[in-house]
Amino acid sequence: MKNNRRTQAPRTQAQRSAATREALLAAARPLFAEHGFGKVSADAIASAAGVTRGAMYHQFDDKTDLFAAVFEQVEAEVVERVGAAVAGSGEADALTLMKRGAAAWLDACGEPAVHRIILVEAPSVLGWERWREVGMKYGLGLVQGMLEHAMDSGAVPKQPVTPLAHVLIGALDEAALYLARTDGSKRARREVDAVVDRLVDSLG
Amino acid sequence: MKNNRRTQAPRTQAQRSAATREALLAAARPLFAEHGFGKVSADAIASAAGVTRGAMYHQFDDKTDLFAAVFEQVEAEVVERVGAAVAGSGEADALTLMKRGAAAWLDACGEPAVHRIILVEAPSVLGWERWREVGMKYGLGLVQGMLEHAMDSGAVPKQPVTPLAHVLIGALDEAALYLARTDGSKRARREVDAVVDRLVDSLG
DNA sequence: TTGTTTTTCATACAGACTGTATGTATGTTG
DNA sequence: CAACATACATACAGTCTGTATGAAAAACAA
Repeated sequence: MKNNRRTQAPRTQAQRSAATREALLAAARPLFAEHGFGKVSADAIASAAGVTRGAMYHQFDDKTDLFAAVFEQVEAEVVERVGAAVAGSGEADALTLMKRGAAAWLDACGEPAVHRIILVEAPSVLGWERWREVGMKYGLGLVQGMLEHAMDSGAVPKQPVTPLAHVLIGALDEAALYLARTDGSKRARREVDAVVDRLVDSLG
Repeated sequence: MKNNRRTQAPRTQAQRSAATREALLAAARPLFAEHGFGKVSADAIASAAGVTRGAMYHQFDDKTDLFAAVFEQVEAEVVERVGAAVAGSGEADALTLMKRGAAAWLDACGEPAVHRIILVEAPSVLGWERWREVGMKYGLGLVQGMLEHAMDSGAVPKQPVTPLAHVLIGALDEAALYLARTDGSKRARREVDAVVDRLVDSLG
């Protein structure tokens, strides 16, 4: 037997890197979500991931860079979930699709990892500009796409999409935070759904 | 002459405290607005204010407490400005008043001190909960009041005010940040105004 | 294989920052 | 003026971030 000294199976560099990156992301995510960026030390993250700060600073430029990676991961997940909810909900007119998307977004934001990281921490840690830049690739892009589709199909009158998308996103973001605060109240959820549905309808 | 040794006129304790508090607030505000809470050291603030960290930690519990004071100051100023704009704009129906309030809010957010401190930093530094708690005393309270008035006067159908107020505030906040980014573009401002006006109209 | 280079990670360290403890000066009160 | 309270400055301890240096592991070459 050639490998009796090593209990660990040999791994490729890419596997090693991927493993520690994932461990760091997985460890950082709940910590950031619960305590916020400023109150989580690099050491706490590395420890939780079972590595040292050395490994972390090798994989990421700095703490902010690690946060950015977590942020993108969460964004990608959410847009995936929302996209799936919209796509898998059968045929419907543009406005109905938007309502379903909004509801899926509110669902996703139930998780603290989502609303705290995406909506509260990220703008301050990365700066609003970079925040929206990334958001454009994900959620904001999705909304803008649906709006354009709605305008093409005539469900919504033609108008500048970007400002409208921003205002809509803002409304949805705040709605999500409001719901996160009421912590699962059925009534609050119904009320918010009603407000959001009326808002979407008003676009037509 | 009894006071020839002292060039400084004697001041009461209250005056001394008030002076250093104001100096600290005035110094901290632009620093927070430009660099964000995390990147401004207590020493930088104290130096800019012409005092030492000792004085600062005597007047405020910690850096967060100082930020909270700045935040409240800015909030109070903004609500004052928006309130004045609405009150001093002559008689009008409820929806028109709301549109004027929204426009005044967008104006106020032109200043970085306003949008950066109130909209970007505060939620992360103070936590969303405390942020909204203070906001309720100021801007959010104003909106809620206007909504209630609009419902009483029949301009808006009766419905739960709190969630609606949150959604509206969210839309206005994001609109303000969007505008802050476009940095004074007349066209962007017109487009946002149009979106916001349509949004308010859709309430009726 | 063996030697060499590159990548991954750990440890040691320097600088910065926060909050506190302690001492001093300045008002306030009896 | 004596006794005290308040306002502030300085010194210090602990924590944190980011970097520099060295070791282990993998990739590569001969």
